[in-house]
Amino acid sequence: MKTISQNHVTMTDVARHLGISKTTVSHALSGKRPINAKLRAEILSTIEELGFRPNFAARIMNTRRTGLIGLLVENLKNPHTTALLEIFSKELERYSLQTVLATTENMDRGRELIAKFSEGMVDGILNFLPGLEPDEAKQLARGVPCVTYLRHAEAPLVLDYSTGLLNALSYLRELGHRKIAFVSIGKRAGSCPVDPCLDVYLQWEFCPHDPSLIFTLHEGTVAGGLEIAEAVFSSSATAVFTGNDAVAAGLYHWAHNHGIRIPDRLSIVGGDNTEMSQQMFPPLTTLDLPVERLALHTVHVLLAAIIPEETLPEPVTIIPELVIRNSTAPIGR
Amino acid sequence: MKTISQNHVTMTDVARHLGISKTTVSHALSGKRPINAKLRAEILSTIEELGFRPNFAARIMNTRRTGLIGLLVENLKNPHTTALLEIFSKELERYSLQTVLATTENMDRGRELIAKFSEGMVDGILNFLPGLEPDEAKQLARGVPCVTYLRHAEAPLVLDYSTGLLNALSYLRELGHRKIAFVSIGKRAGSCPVDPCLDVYLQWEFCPHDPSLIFTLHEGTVAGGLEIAEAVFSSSATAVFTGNDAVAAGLYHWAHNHGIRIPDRLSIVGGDNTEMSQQMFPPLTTLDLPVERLALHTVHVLLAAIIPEETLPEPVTIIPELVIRNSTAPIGR
DNA sequence: CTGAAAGCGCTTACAG
DNA sequence: CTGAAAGCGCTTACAG
Repeated sequence: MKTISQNHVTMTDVARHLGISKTTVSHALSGKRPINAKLRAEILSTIEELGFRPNFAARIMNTRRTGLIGLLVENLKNPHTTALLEIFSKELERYSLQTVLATTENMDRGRELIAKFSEGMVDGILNFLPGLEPDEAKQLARGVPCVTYLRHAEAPLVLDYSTGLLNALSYLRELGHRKIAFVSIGKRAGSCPVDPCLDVYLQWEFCPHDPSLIFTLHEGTVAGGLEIAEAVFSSSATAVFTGNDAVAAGLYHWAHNHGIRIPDRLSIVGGDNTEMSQQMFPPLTTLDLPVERLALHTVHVLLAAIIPEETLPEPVTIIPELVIRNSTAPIGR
Repeated sequence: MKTISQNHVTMTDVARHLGISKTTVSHALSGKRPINAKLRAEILSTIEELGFRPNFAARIMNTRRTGLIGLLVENLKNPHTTALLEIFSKELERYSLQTVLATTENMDRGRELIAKFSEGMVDGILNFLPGLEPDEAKQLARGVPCVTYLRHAEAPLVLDYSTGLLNALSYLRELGHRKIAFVSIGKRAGSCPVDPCLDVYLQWEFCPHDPSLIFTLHEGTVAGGLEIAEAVFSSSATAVFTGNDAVAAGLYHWAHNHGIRIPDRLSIVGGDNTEMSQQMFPPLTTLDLPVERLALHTVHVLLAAIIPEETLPEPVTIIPELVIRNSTAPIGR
């Protein structure tokens, strides 16, 4: 009598139980060739009876498809990231694909993870690591389709933040503002990368070119906004572009604490139209980042590389739209 | 001449290249038995040279370990969920485990996903679906370790929200409040489940027992808070327990819009000490949910079932602590 | 310290 | 419509 360590029921057990071949059992399950209806029913009920479950490892060994997509992100602290993640996950689920999530702030670990993913663990890779270039990511992926967010070469997704920023600045100017401050977020905080934004500001035809109106922040967080709030409010600025909503929230917080009403002394423009921007008081004028469009385009570029029937989306340029709410007002209101 | 569709380099290729057995190559890689140092070096350099990568499918087929943990959540809209997710992911990464994320709001799909996970795709499952009971989840997992958040039987993690709530209510009473309103969140919004909280409130020895002080909400969101704000502010309440921070934010918003300063007419207590609670003005008095402790306990219960050396954590009861900030004040201040 | 060979549990040409 | 058998690329007793 054998000791049975694991009660694995295999396809062979099912076949033997019915006195048929496992070829037939396999085909009954996959539907890849016609099976006598009655036999098929018997197979299905035997599977039920014996509690057979097809083995993942054996299946992927043959099909070379795991139904898994690797997702590489720095962390989940940024609401933009989790919003993207949710949309991906939902969209991939429509294709019966699951997401393998890896978080790392270490680029070398990021490289290792791509290598690990591409040993056959996943069918495709989505790279969100800002420190890992598309070319290198692709090379590490060794033939496994790999798409880098906002920087992939196929059907490029261009986020033209600059034009959005210019629109915001023009709007402030139309309201009469001439002293428009700018918050430069050094470490790229969700929306505005490294800082091309600052260049756009500096090259704007009406740029005040006053160094005391430029505020630099390492992290685009509420705490960051609080840090510079006093300086911003005591500067000569009548309006400010904050780079993102969290920084704007920091300014709000400081203002409320000091009995300053927005936009009385300062008009404020946020940067990514996060959910919080509507909850703030007054509701924040900000640039809208269409997260869903961004996410769907990216995931479909990947899907096109994985699923033969899927077609590559059209290349697209997205200009963040200015959402005017109540944190901005004509000067001297 | 053969057409090579995939340039798969296998362990056999490496062995043949050196005229040795793949047994040795395998052991050189796994370290499971001593290899001549010089030979080992040659193997490693040949692997490098040929670009060999061990095949995931073949490995897990033998070892029956995938290094993957299945994670089942409803969605990623709740900051509590994403905070948990991030801590899990970080902790599992320490054990070289990756997370397979599945989001579904459909319980039947949730059941299917557990079944799919347990076909050998993952080494363990974390269930966060409120609609899927631990017993059923475990049964579906068929021997694959499966831990259900806040409801697992091994080393139970008890979140005693009731005591936290009582502490909050007592604190308000000490401030002199007698008319304390209560927001009951029907659909369980992140923190306060189905609504045992309402029972706690109703059974509190100083409960005002005034139906006009109980407000019911389907969703514990900012919008929900806004919905009931007018009613809350025009009730006889001098203080309110909102169930969660988002609802409190809704009340804030309405108050600001109507020129009402908090806590002048109404003291407000939130419910989960989310990041936003500190950003609000005035900073919100709330109950703290120690997300990291909750997450680590849960993940270690799972790890104990997967890794023989890991020990089960001690059972623990967590009482959310009252964090007193500036949204509460003595009555008649 | 090393190797030959069985085996993991499926899928899929090939043959009928 | 069905089956016998090869093979996916490793790991791991077993033997030396």
